[in-house]
Amino acid sequence: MSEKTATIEDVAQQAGVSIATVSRALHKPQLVSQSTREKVQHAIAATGYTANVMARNLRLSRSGMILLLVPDIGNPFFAEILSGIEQGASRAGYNVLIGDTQNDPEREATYAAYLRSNQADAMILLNGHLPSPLSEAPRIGTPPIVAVCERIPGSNLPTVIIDNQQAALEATRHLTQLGHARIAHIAGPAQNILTIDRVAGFNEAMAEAGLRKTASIDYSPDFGIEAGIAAARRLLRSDTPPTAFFCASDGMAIGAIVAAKELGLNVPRDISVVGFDDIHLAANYDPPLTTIRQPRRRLGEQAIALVLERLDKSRPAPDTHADNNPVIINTELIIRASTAPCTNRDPA
Amino acid sequence: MSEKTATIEDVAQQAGVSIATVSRALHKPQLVSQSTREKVQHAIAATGYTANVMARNLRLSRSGMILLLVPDIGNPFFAEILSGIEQGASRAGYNVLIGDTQNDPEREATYAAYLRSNQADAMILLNGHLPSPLSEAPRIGTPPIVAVCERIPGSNLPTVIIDNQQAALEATRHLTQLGHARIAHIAGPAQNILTIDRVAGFNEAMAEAGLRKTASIDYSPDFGIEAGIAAARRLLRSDTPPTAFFCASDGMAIGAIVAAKELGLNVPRDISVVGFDDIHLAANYDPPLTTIRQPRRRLGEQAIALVLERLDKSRPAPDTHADNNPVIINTELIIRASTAPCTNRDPA
DNA sequence: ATAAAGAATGAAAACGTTTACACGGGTTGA
DNA sequence: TCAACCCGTGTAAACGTTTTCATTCTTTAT
Repeated sequence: MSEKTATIEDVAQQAGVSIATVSRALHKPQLVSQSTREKVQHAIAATGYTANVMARNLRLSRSGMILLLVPDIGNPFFAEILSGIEQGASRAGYNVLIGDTQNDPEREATYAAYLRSNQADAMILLNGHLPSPLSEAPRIGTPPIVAVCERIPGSNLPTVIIDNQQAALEATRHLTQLGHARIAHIAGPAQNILTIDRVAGFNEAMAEAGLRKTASIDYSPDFGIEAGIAAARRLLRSDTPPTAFFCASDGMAIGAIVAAKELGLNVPRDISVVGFDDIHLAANYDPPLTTIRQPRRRLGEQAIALVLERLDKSRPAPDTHADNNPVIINTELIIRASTAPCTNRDPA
Repeated sequence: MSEKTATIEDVAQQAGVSIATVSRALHKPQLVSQSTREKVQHAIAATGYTANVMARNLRLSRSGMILLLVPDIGNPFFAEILSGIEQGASRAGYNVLIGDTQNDPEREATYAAYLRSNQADAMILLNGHLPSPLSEAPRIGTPPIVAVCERIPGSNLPTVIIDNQQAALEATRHLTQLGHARIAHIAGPAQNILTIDRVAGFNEAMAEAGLRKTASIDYSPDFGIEAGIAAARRLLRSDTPPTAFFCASDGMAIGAIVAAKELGLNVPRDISVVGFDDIHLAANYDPPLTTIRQPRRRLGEQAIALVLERLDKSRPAPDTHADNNPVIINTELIIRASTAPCTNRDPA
């Protein structure tokens, strides 16, 4: 129909009213009379008008965009969290811009600048640390920032996480209750907060069962399959190899099983393996993985809820759920076929 | 420092020049004298100025955003494609907005509206079909739209894909060369374009080997693990079960293996399985999967390249690589341990 | 010495909205 | 009858940029 896309002015002209009236008809319908409202509707239909979101946002000085910092979008673990976030956001009229940082501080800084340049109204951190340019100026009046999955100690950010220590405790306890004594924890990067919490839970369970002496912990550079393979190889080479692994991710558990099979071991007969996360594949691996289920979608939903709460200017900003008092989502131990009672009584 | 974030006006005042000069100093440095350029630099540093991207985009009537429609962001297959796209886009100063459509036409329409409302400068379709509101008005002057992975017949969109038929041909030929005769193709949804092309390649290879009679095809509602399990169960229940599966995805291949193991069959001794995609896990499944590798990152890179080419107003818009003459990315047959020579000579 | 050209800058318009304010006309209450 | 009020609408100012055009000053060529 039109050469250029129609603007509010075209609609106004077509309807024989002012642009102010058109705007009001769209956003404050109760302020405009029934008859003009209809005229505007028709004019909009006739011109095929779609509001220019950029102009609107400029005027309102908002962007309608929520920035999501993820360390690696390729990790399927994040997908469902994203999905939960995206759903909540779009219901509230926000878009989600995903920033894949690859743990590169420079990329993090680039994205963090979006907050300053009004390209994003809020930020959700899935990557476990504040981009460095922000760490200095966490002032009041800054756009909302929320941390998910990994709490950021000292940041005072609203946070939603699972209780990693408790989950690790339950996972390990499952193994001790099956009679395992020599249990190894295949852990993530040593300085990672998830690692620290899960190691604590592991240690707690081992202490509880009086097994401090036969516990071992092996740290890895990341949570991937290859890391799990390498760790398991190291551990199984020992004189007194473990009879069970508690792995910090399902990927690592899969790696551990690969390594065990390499050595001709049968899982779970010769060695039990517990994973973490309950990724989609866990139920269909061979053997199906005993693991800790993280309600990922719920994590995302809670995170976006905290953001929206803080974005809503009408309400007084709640100042709760800081990292020392986070929203905690419950996990669940899913028992499948990768764990079994310990048969290998200590030969010593 | 400042109450509100600094604007270009603050910088101008601080530097004792006009806002025009500040803008020029930033974007056309050769037009402004050395001395003022420095004054502006200092003023920017002093005020902590960051340009308001929305205002800039409004003035330039662009959004700096490239919209990506994916059917399901949870599918790890897409992740690396996204990553390739994102990288190329950000190098050219564009952001990537991911629209997870879940194959919901309504969501597709919502996102497609972004093009009209200037919220996105271009669109990349990973979901295999044009959002309905666009199918009617594919006029000249419309923002660039590019299809990846799934060509959209008749759309005349620039397209980058793999040669699905050729890839399926090679995969199937691998099986016939191993001596398999009763080969079943576990295919995706019947109307899906990928399915159609791969089925064609499968049929071609079977015909080539004179095996039309012992070929069978089983369609599924999607490409997931569960679909693979169900299909394999159906096929293995036959009086003359296949000795090999060619699956339309690695997920389905995993499902097929799960089903085979259920029946006490050994892969590859009793039955060979070929997958498609070479997802990360393929190499670490038990057994490691023989599969078709799709260079996913390259697909993404090519797609964004086509987009940027068309976004560059300085060049005459190339009108090539339409869906009937697409950019084709080469695949590769990766032979691992899920396939072996056929031992089960036809008892008939 | 003067015209022409060039270099550096500023004033102001434009991008497409939303909204504070002003205004006119109709209703209400005294 | 007149003041007070409300309802519906229009005018114009913002939001923060980029860029055209005009202006001033300097340089160069004749």
